[in-house]
Amino acid sequence: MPVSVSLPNSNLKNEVSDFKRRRIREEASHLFFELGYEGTTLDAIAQRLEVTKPYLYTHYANKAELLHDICSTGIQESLKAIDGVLGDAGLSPGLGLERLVESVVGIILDFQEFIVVYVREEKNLQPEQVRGIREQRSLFDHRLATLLEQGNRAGEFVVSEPALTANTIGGIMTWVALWYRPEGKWSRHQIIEHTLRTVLALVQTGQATGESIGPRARQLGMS
Amino acid sequence: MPVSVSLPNSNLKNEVSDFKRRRIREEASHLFFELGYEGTTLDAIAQRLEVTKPYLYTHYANKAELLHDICSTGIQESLKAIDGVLGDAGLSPGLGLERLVESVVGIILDFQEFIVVYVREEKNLQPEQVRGIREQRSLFDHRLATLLEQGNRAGEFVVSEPALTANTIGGIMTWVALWYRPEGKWSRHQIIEHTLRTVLALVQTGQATGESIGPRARQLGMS
DNA sequence: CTATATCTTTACTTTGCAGTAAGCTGTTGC
DNA sequence: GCAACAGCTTACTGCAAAGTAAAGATATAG
Repeated sequence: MPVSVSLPNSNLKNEVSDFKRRRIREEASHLFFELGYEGTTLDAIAQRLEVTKPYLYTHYANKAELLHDICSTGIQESLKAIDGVLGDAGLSPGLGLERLVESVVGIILDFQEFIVVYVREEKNLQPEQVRGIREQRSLFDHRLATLLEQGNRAGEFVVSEPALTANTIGGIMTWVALWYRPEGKWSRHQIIEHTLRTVLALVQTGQATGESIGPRARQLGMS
Repeated sequence: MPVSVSLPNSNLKNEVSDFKRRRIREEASHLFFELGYEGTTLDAIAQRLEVTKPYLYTHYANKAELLHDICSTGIQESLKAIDGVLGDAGLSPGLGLERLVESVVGIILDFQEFIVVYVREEKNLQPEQVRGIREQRSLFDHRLATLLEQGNRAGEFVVSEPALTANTIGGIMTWVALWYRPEGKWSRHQIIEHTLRTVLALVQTGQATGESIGPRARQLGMS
């Protein structure tokens, strides 16, 4: 059962294999999102891809591993987003937070189904898989808390409990995934702007970084 | 199969029956919370109550009805809490919002397991059950939005999108259920206070209702 | 044109659990 | 002291779906 060779990767065969896994993951995530994990049979996933169930088993050891791959994808993308912003050293905490929210909420909308499946189906993961993902999440919260502390010291934010507030901000962003509907009343852009304003209100930086919130507030144009 | 007599209720037999249902609901909710809906067998629930599976069927038609009862209990309690506050006509929007957050977050902590089970297991309900519960939730959001509009008109709040903000506030409060641990770092009181401050920041009423936030801020005493 | 390796399917086994039929036990009325 | 019923259990059925063994198809090499 050669899941992956010891060589790093990226010969054509591995790329094809990765692509197949990605497609399986996408369709599975979509069905898990619509019907729930237990409500989705492997036969149903296979059918959507026009293959058969044993085919899936050549790419994933079992149903739980498939779920794990979906769950960790959502978190990994969010972490990538936060790292992309925090890696940019020339950014003030205020601007950093703005960029962070915009970028993370964007990811959350893009990977909505992955995120929702994770929130709902964590109980169907094996304990050690849960631990791994939880670590990534707390990494996220911790980095965000650090940013809030930096903002405090720079006099840009007023946050009395950075850890708790970071958690809340993470919650506000995650919450979006739980109700957003692409065909619904609110556009992607409106949601990102609304979340941004909400978060900035929390850190008490209404006018602090006025340069960037000013023009944006005008273009909000909500009914 | 006489589930309930046409008479309203409250003769001893109905009270006993209600009590049994409540106990079943509690234990089931606890197991669903720990192991997930599909991860919990009816035999396991029965075992915790030291009865047998067919016994459960004399009180609930099937597993899904049991889940439905759990899910709607969480929402109903939250609605009761919001109605209790909004029914009090002599309250300004600012004070009303404070009371509302305190009371709803309290309920959410009390009924944490019910709330979490609902968020996670909605997919295991029948479509019409989902509709009923969704209606209750939107009732909640709608009442909160109305309160925000009243606050706007009274000059106590500055909320540009009441519907969206009400949704966010609901999310912030619900989020608490998803991470709170009774044995954890944060006390019930700290969480309620933190949530309250967060929500007040969102409606821009930092000093507006100073009379009530002032003393409380002092007693926060977080490390 | 045959041999070997890779990819995919057909057809099957297994099991865990929701749901049920029928019977046992104690209590109340007559 | 016996009929009738409520309350609960023992012992079963049925099935859906995860997982697998083994064979078929397709490609690559010699």
